[in-house]
Amino acid sequence: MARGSTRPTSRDVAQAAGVSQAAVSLVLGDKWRGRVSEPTAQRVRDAAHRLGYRPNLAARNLRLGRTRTVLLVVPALTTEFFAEVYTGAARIAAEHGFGVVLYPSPEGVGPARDPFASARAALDGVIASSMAADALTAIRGDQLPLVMLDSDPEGSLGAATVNLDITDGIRQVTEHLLALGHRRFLHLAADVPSWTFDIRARELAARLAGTPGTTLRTAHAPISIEGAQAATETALAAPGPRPTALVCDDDKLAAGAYKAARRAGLRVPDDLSVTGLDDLGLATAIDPELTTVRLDAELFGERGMHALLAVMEGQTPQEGDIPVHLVVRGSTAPPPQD
Amino acid sequence: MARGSTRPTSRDVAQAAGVSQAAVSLVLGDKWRGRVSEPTAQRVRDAAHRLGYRPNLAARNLRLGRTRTVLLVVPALTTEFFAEVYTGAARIAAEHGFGVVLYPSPEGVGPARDPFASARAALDGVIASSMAADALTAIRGDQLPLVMLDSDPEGSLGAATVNLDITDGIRQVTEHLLALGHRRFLHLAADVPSWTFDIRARELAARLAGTPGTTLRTAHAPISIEGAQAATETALAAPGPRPTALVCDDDKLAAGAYKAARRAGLRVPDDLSVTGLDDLGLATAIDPELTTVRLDAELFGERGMHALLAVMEGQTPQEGDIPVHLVVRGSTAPPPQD
DNA sequence: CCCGTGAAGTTTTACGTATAACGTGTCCCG
DNA sequence: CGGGACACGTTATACGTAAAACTTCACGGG
Repeated sequence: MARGSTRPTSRDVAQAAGVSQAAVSLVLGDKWRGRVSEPTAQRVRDAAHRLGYRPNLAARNLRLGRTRTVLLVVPALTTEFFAEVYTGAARIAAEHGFGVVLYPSPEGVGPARDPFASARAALDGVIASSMAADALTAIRGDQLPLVMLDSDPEGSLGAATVNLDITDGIRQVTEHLLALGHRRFLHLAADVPSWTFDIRARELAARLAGTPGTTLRTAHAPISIEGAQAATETALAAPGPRPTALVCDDDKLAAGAYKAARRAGLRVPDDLSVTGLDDLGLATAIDPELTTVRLDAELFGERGMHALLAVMEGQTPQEGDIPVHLVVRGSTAPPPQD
Repeated sequence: MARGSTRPTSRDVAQAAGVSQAAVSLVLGDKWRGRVSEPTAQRVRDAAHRLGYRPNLAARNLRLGRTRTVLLVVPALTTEFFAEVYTGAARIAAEHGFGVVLYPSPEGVGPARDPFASARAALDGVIASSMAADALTAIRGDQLPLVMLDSDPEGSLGAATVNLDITDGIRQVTEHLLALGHRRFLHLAADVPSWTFDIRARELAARLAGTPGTTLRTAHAPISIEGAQAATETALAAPGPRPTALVCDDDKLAAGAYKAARRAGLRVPDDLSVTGLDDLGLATAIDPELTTVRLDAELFGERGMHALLAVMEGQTPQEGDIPVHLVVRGSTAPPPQD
């Protein structure tokens, strides 16, 4: 307890153990194979424990020139999806002695010019969702190792990418609905400028274009229950034959669509089949339970972290999209007979 | 661009501007009132900008002995509630030049003994939810300024607390249901050892004990839709007169209860009134929309951060619980006539 | 007997920053 | 005309750690 209230330093430990500060560093850093005798090492460990010594991270980071800390930039935490991504990334990071700091949606937090003013920790690398791509330029300027999640492989300027196989997910949804007999589709699209949403529209359109006798209309909505409800209501009120299958970009949109359908006097799935994408907890909370595409968010985070570790080592990360799979529940059924 | 690939330091900037490193520090630190001439200051700023200089946080933290970074410990991010708490805390923090680092649920992340191994950043203070109280002892050992969220004012060992007025929330729920005519209550309690859940049970029991002719039963469930569904199903299948009002500790529990009611052939709210607590997005996604208690999570985070700032200044934080209010939606109605 | 070798440490240095302490020159006032 | 006072800087130092470079001693082989 050297003096006063300041935390003990390695020098205090050294003094208490009767050795030099260097010896403390060696012992506690586990670098003492043939440098320090076992009894002395034990004395050091005892003293450190007795004083409640905790190394000063700032000093260590300064000395080592790295922080073993990585930033995860996500669009927002209003969905559990990115919470799971975090969990997966943090697990892998911890296995490699790294920590993960979360940087959620910049809306209203910190000065817009420098989104990292609030992420004060110095960083060794960044994992960023493409849905928060506006922060990307600032990161590139820092020359930090970067991995993008769900980003256009062409457009990410050489940064490594880890993607979910959303294209295949939409294909599975479409096949499922076509097999049930649906022909008139409505796509409820997220009103968010992001590659990961663009490919949904692209794949759905491509698949239906290859199937004669099908029609596809599109409605756009912000990712919120109210927004989705409003957009679906106007889309369903449009003239012409009513769609029988509603493909939503996201589970939350589907939840809003349920409400619109109910208000329009339509029953899910008898009058209208609805599909989502994500498989959040929400999917089984609503009635009927939602047919959706399960994304393994935790694995997504793990793969993202693995990729970043590879980039930081100067290696090339593993290739290949993460598979997804359709979960059929009660919100899809054959279309009503006209 | 001193040499190679290392980031420019303040010394590089000094050299480029033709001044000493100290001058750079003064100018960039805005401490140069009468110490450096305006033209020189401008030269320094230009050089810094030209080289893309960014101060080394580790060195600054070491020098200043503080990090302007605060930790927010939350039980998990599987609910948007704590995401909003974060948003509020981060806003206030940013206004005071602080950053907030999130530390979600330790489940499976990092060694259990030291929950902060993965929060590598050095910290100036901690805001912790009582739902993650197991981490509390480790924090106290570090002598860090600490603010507890929703914690027993008696039992938090002198740490400052910021609480939502849950007691009043439960009172409002109970009054509402009593006014509708309900007499047989079932309490679906979260199976989580935390003061914030204890007081729900306490207040509900106290209020009903003061009202003759009422009965109260209790079921416990983990906070998940499946868990709540299972617990509610067994509780509803119990012998004796069926409860007409189901008070849930949490919106997610209510969503599970909906499913149990439906499976038991009961309609909400005609046969069974259900209430929640939180007012998450989930509350309006389910049908009928949930009568619940709205908690202002963002304000909660703001107040938590304000309290922590006060504690760090050695002051006493503002007293007083945060008000909450009942939101009446479609899940409550008068009890069925026997 | 002498030198090499290995164990068991210690001394020293550097990381990049903020700031206290210390020069300069110039001007103004008594 | 001498010496503060002020403007404009610079030099030096400390923060706590990790690790390279150095010291000391004992021992064993040729």
